[in-house]
Amino acid sequence: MRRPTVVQPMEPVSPMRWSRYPINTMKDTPAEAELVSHRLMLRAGLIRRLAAGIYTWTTLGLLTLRKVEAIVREEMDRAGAFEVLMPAVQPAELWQESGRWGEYGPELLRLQDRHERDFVIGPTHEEVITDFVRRDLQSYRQLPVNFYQIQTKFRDEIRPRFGVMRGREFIMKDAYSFHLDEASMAAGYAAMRDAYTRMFTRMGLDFRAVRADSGAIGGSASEEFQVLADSGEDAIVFSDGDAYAANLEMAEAVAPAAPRAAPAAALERVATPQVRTIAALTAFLNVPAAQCAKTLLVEAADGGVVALVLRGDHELNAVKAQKLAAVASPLRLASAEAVLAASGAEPGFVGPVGLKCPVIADRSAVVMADFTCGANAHDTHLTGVNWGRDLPEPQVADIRNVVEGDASPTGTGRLSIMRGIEVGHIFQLGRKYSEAMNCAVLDEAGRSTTLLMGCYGIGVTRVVAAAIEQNHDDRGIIWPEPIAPFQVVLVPINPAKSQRVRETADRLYDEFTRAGIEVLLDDRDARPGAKFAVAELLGIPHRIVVGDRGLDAGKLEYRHRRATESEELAVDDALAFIRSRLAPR
RNA sequence: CGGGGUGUAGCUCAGCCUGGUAGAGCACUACGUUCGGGACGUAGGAGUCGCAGGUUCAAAUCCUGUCACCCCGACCA
Repeated sequence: MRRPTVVQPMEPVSPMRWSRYPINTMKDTPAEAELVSHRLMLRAGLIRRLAAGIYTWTTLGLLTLRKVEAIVREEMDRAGAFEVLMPAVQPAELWQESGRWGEYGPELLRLQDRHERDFVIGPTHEEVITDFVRRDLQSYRQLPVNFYQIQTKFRDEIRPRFGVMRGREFIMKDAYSFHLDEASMAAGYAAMRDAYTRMFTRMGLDFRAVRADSGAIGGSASEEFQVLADSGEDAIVFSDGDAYAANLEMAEAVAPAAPRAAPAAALERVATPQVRTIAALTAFLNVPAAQCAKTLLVEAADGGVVALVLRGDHELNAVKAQKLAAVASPLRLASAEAVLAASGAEPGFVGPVGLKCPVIADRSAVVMADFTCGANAHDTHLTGVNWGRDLPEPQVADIRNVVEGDASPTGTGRLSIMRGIEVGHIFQLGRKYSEAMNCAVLDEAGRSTTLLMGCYGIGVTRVVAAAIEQNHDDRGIIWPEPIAPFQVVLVPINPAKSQRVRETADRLYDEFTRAGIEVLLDDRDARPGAKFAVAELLGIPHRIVVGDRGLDAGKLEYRHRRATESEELAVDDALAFIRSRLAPR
């Protein structure tokens, strides 16, 4: 028996016979891939890299990508949003009008046309949609309205990495809603929150909605949808006492319950040669880090410097710090020269005592008593320092990252920290863009009213990577069924040798296909082990093996991708059996 | 952008130190043997050694420059 010969072009072929389907898997992992999802996407042949952060989606990869898109589209439509498709290339004028031409920075890919007119490749579409709406909507009667698109974006990331997880070119679903008043904006936001919850639930992902910083996009209320995965780039914070969940950037660190103790020690100067870090200090003086003050000098909004004081075992939260009026945004550490000028010492020996600049202490730092800190002199620290006695009471703010075990800001429970992958982000934007771009309609009373906006993003390509990050084992991908490229893989054993096997597999394939089940028939003349290994790499949820061994008893073998054992089923029951195992769609 | 590293066949890499015929495994093609967990044999196709300059009788190898990519830190769907 020969291998399946190449089918002539005129001959109708069924698209899902493996021998005719473009699947290209790899045994070796390309050296560039660090993250599991990136490795598996390359090995399974879902994506191929063209340049840094720029990928081709293969036929196989597209099957999953399109399924994710379809779920997103269905839920957006269900929520009453209307699909549009905006240009990827946008004129600079719109960005100048909104002010972001100057604000956005190098992440915005700018280009010129032949007439030397400036354009950008859209990293997001607030400007374009606002322009569209201000031209097309004239009456409050047309509100509220929500437009969305599923489209390719480009962000010239500082460091693209992890394959499609943090690519420069990526597919995003972005939606923008327009409202006459706050209540309507809040309702539109809530509707999107529900839609997102439905989508990610349908996709079979373990995710959480968490409070977030609204960052560069601007606006007020904002939540991120985070897929839980140890490899996630974001730290997310949960309370064990209630539903509180927030991005670490946003999670409030509450003031300690216990008041500051009365001073018990005298202020002393101690020589601490070469002791520049909290770790070195705790070792050298044998004091706990929580008893030390960490003083960071950062650039001030007025051009000078500001001292930020934290407990030695805590970390500065840059997002919180740069929101303080006195602190320059974005946050930058003061230069070594500026540190010397303000403190009289080099970094490592700075402390809040006698500093010639404003001092802002964290809520946890201000309740310390008898603490240790830099003396603002070379190779010297102070011990037994007390606020109020040895230095003025500082301004107090929440400027640190919460840590595991902190009290929840809601007052109930303790905080724990997990890792997440941000796959969605929803914002109430308010009038940031509509005001800058004069997007208004006439209200009931005939008054011109600037619209309120919400915007809602989903990283469609990132969702695929996140799903793999959360669903894999050492053999490969384990797709959640709703986004699997195929629901079923049919594996005939030695079909070239057994006509019975071949015919049974063909018949099941036709039967399943007619029933609307997405089935891939592995009709290659490969060894069984190779077929199993590749099917597992691809992560197809349901596998049916057709072999002479089973057919002698009229049986097939079924195995779910997550199962470790196969089960038998009668050939004649195959369709009914598979239907019973498929998730309702 | 700062720090570290890598560019040799589609993929993983050896060769470079010590200059002299460009290699292995996987993948691919043909044939044969094999056939329930990524088989084996034989034969074959496939590489401007990232690019440019220099040194040299001779450069994948040494030197200079340049580009690309990867990893670690500040941004985001």
